[in-house]
Amino acid sequence: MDSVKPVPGRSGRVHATTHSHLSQIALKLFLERGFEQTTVDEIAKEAGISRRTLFRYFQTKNDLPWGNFDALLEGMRSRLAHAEHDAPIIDVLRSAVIEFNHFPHDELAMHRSRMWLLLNVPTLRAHSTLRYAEWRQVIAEFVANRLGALPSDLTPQTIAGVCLGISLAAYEQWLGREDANLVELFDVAFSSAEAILGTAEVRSPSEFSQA
Amino acid sequence: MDSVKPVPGRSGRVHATTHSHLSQIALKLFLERGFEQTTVDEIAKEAGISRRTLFRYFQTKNDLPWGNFDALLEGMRSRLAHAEHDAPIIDVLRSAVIEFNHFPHDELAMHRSRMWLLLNVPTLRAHSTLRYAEWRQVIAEFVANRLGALPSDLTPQTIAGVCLGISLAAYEQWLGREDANLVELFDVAFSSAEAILGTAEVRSPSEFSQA
DNA sequence: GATTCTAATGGCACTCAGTGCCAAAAATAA
DNA sequence: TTATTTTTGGCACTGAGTGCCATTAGAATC
Repeated sequence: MDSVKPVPGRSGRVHATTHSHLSQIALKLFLERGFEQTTVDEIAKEAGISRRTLFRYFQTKNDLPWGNFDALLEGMRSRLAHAEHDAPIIDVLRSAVIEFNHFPHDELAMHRSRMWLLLNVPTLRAHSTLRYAEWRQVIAEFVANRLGALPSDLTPQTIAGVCLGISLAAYEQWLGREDANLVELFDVAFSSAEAILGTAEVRSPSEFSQA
Repeated sequence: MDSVKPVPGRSGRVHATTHSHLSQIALKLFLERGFEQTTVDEIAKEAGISRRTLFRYFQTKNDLPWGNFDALLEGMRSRLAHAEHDAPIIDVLRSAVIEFNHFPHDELAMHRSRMWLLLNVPTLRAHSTLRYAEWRQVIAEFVANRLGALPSDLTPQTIAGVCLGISLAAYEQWLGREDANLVELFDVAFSSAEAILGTAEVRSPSEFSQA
């Protein structure tokens, strides 16, 4: 459990809990009982705070299972900013996205549970679209910068959407297969997209079918 | 207004209204007052039915602005099914997606309003993810069929996600520019994706920047 | 150490979406 | 007319999310 300490040099009452703590509790209950079957009251009670306070930490019930997404996002942004300037756009994106989704072994099980919820609970799956907006924006800014365009222009937005589509497909596959390796799936997903979109050449079906 | 007639040879009370009628009323109110500011009670009252009955026609408030999406979807499915067997996958998808989003002039203004809501109201934007699942499935089935794979396999799912990303980017651009042509934007969006994903060759930035 | 200031907590009442249940209404069939 | 079928509508209920405000607890000041 996180011990909540007063912040030195800061007035006022000390926070009763942390985002991370609440998120963990919520995740646990959602996995045990199901998302819809768990009420916000139950989560608040389990965390020892009032329901009203919980809604000051998280805007909606849907936001609870999302851990520290913003920190990961910042990592991807700086990685893209420091990429080799002459490497092809798609290669930079591919490695940045893969890195973004690379987790140490001890976090992987938790990450898998979290992603299972986010992709399989309809409410959460829908809500995730809004969270991914920032992620897409990071990609769009990078592409725009490379092309001398605005992040809001068609091409940067298109590429951002394409990367998101590729990523979600890889995640779905990962969640459906016990033995799968997430990074490899990302790699294959990018390759499929490149192969199909790449040329008008006809390729042999076997080249694309799954292992 | 739709006149609701009894169906010959069918017992029971006649339907008080239609999906289409309710959808139109909801769309009108959402555009006038805003989505969040319009309650389901107000829509029901305007349609002359009870709130309880409205929820028998539409599962959620979010579903109201969606018109007849399923019919369009069926059109795309059959178009894909009858495509030339030797045309490259991406070319078939490109023209099917463009055709799916081609509307006659007299429907275009209404379609634009609807899409504006669906993409700009956060709740609706989130919910749309669930509606697009069927759309993605149609694409995935076609790709799977071509590649001799299953629709649930990684490559079909990836391509479906990529097409969705491209389409949404085109729509956002369309909604942001008064003068834009939707079909042209789709065309450009597909081309951007193909160009960036296509090769590792370095291309000149001007080739991608917006007009 | 008592007082003041500051920021977070928690309780309460309220709105609104969505659901289960059942009686009433309106059509057809006998 | 009566029986059957199907939809409607009313009512009560749950649960998410919000506005308001008094209370609490730590820090700063005197």
